[in-house]
Amino acid sequence: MEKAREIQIYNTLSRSKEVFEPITPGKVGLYVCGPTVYGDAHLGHARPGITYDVLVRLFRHLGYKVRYVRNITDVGHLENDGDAGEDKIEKKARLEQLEPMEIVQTYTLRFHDAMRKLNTYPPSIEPRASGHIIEQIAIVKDILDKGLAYISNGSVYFDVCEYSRSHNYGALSGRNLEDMISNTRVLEGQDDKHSSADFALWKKASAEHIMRWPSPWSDGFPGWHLECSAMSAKYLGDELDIHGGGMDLMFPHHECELAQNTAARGKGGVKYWMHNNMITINGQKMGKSLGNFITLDELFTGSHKILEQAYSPMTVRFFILQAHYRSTLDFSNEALQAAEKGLKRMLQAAKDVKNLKVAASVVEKGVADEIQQIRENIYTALCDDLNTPIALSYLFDTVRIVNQVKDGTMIIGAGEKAVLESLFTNITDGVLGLVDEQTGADGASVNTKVLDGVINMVLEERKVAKATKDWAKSDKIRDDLKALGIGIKDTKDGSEWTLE
RNA sequence: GGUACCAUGGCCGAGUGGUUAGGCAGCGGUCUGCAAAACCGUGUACAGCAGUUCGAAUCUGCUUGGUACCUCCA
Repeated sequence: MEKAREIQIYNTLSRSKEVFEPITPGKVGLYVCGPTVYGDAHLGHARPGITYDVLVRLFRHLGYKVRYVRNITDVGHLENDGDAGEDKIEKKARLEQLEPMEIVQTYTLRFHDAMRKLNTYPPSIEPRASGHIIEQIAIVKDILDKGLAYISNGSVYFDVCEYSRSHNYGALSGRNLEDMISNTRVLEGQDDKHSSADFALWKKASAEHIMRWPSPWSDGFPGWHLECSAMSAKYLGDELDIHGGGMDLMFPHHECELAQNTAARGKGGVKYWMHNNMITINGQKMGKSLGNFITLDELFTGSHKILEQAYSPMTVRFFILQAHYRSTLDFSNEALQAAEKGLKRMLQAAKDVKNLKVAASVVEKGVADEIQQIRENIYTALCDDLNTPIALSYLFDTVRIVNQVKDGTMIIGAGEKAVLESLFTNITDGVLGLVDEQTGADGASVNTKVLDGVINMVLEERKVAKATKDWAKSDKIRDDLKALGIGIKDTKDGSEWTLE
């Protein structure tokens, strides 16, 4: 475990980087908005999944105890904000003639599967909105008691205008309430609201609405924004360290959450708001509503017409980490292919570092200093608002060093080797979560012991062929192994093989 | 229309008022039976115009182009 370091985080609330100071020393409470489970996870979902995973890994590596809460939205998320807006999950259930909770279960499991493939840690707690109706009703009551909400035709709405008298609605998203009201598009069936800026805390269910719960106001269901206020408070307390999510959730979702927290508890409840940027495709946001998304499954199998090939989960992870989380990242086959090759080189070095030969005698001072400096640069980059692209660029410096030592053009001692090894173990694998998928967390069951023995036998045959300059035989062995997905590289010290 | 943000070499993508980001591709070389890999060398990039400055791709203004949010979205 690395010693504690100062970590800077860009806080959307202040629009600047701030030094992270935990509310409770040594502990981090992190809440991240999870998916609404009415469809397959797409490349866009991988961004927050991986970004906050790296954040969690970094905090843990630096000695913090992290409670990572990421919810599953399984109720309350409507197609639009009008009274006639249909619940996304109910709609999907109707289309597929299934129970809403069958939809929820199906896509929750598929989401888990995709996140596992991307080598993300599961959250410490993964609460569902439908399991926290009581908590949500309690918050509605609280806000009503404070006079910051009103009941209208069985539904309860947050009174944004009243709230704005004493608080700044728009503090997080940087919006101005008057602009919002005058510029809001007119939606159908908003007659129950006093103002277009108001948002639902509780909605009365129409006769055909399946997902409904009793409440003091009507049989109905909670508003979308309410679940995060309820679940973050329940599991992380009235005040939590970090709340993360996609930039597209900043408004209205997080703005409303902030307003709800403030109205109910008298404080915003979140110290640092983090927002990851979007992944774009041809310069445009990738999203369900735009229909231009690629699901993670399609990406992993190559089954989408714009994909030139399949891309492994690790390639996707590396691709995402090569850009800063607050920048947009544009998808292209070329960029993914570049990522695939870069990752391969890095992971090969991660393997090779373990077998480097070290010099017993004194090593040039410069080399040791250089390695120490690279190490320092990597930590500095990661602690500077999670600058993974910079960390990766320094990691590639270590890759070059490993290869030079392997080639014999550089000499290091045992101390230097230990530092290099620790960087690959703790940073490449530990914090960035980049692992060789054959042996990695994915658990692909390759019986390496048996395979190793068999291939070495074959390679011994080839060695004999090479020694007698029987190139035809030696090349045939190499070609046949390649056809089986085993690559051969000849080096000075013999042949190496890898599973491709 | 309102509010933000962005524009970097063939592609992706960092970054800073003056010194090499990095990855991928390309080119030249080393190594090698060949191949692969690796290593070495190699790019005078920062949308345009004007200004501030000893010096700007980095600051300011304008112009152009693009994106996001204001409906649901990671």
